[in-house]
Amino acid sequence: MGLIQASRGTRDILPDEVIYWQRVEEKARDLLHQAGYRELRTPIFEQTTLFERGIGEATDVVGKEMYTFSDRGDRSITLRPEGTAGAVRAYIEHKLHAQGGVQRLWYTGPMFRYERPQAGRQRQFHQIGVELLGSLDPRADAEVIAIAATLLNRLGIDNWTLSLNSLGTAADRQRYREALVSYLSDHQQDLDPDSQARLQRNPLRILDSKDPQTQVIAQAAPSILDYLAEESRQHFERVQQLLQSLGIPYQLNPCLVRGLDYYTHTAFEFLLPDLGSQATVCGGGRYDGLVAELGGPDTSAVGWAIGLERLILILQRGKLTCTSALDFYCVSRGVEAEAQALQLCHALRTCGLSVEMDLSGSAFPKQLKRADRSGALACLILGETEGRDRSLQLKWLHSGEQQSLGQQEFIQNIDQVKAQLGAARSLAS
RNA sequence: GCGAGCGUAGCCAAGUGGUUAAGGCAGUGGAUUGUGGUUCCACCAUCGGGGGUUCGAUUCCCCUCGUUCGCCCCA
Repeated sequence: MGLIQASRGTRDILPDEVIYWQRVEEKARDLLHQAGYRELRTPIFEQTTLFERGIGEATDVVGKEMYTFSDRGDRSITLRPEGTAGAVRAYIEHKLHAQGGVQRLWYTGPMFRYERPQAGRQRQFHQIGVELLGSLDPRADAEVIAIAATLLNRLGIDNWTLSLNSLGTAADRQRYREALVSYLSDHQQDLDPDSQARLQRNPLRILDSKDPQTQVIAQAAPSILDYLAEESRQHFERVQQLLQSLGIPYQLNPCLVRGLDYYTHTAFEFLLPDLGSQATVCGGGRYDGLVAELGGPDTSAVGWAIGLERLILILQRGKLTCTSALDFYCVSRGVEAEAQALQLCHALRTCGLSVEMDLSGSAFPKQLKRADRSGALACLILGETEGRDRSLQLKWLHSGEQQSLGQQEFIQNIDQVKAQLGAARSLAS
């Protein structure tokens, strides 16, 4: 194509789809507000070192997926691949911890990872995330998980599954890692090539390999849950009890490993069927070391991020229809009437009503047809006669009933009209 | 980054190495120069882009771009 297209892995979200995005954003905003979370907006790019230190140099995200470039001042800049590092940076930079107690934050916006695009995976993708900073309490883990579950439910998605694991502390993981490497080394020749390569570099990742034979070996591997120190074990037990008390079903998955280094203790994923390889719609966990790692005070935290593209893919399959009908569609013909129509539309908007004005100047049958297709509840008709005596025809598009009114009278009795609109709207839905 | 499939109008979609590339939906104009949702008529594509093979390619080959599926990884 000679035409310029959107870059690979990016896409336009057109008005028909934006309805779904707005629905999700609205539900999320309401719910997070109810739970005491406050929105945080951080820059879309950050210094590269933030992600290198925060996410971990050895991770795939940092190693091969970042959009990194030098700006004109020779600073190394990276388009954020996830939201937590920036949120924590802001938390530290603005000393939000000094406000005492717990900070509940949420964010939404685009993230960037240089990957091979697939359905549900873009290079520019969007997340909504929450971060609960300043609490080690297992109730914090349960709270954020419950919020994610509630959000999915409120969006009409109830076929999710929650996969849960504990990664313990760094010390727990170190002990486990040694045991795991020892076990896997005995089966080295039976592992798939990818997993063999990861044996020293990132053995935990071998656990969630999709290779059938490797999976068999992984099933029989020692479980991290048996390597948790007493405190870690108690924390995880408590989280599970709390989830049960909230009636949130989950499945323990000792093979669940998250791809970012900062996770500790609780790790979880919400999975949706029918998303193919991109089944994870929400991932998160506890990250007790990250704030200190980035130079802040020792602070416990837990959070998650939802992938909006994946979520909306499912919502669209469910054929949820969101309609926001216009109140009026205004058609007019003739110089006088056309000018008056413009004024009338303006006045109606001032009254809080929604109006779309036909600009075509074409014959009334055409304009009426467009009025019908616009989905408006009523049509305002101003022809040459109405232009002369400053009147209008108010036509209800469902019933076809039509009345003649003075323009002044119409605006002055707008409350009556609003009541009629309300009635028409409930009839239409 | 690796492997495989696909790419005909805004959308869905038939089709062929050879004079005018089906059809449907949507859109635009008209039948209907002051009244919509029905109906009828008309219009609406050089077959993703570039190169090659050929007398001739939308059809065959190569490259490229995009997309889909799997791997990797993740939301």
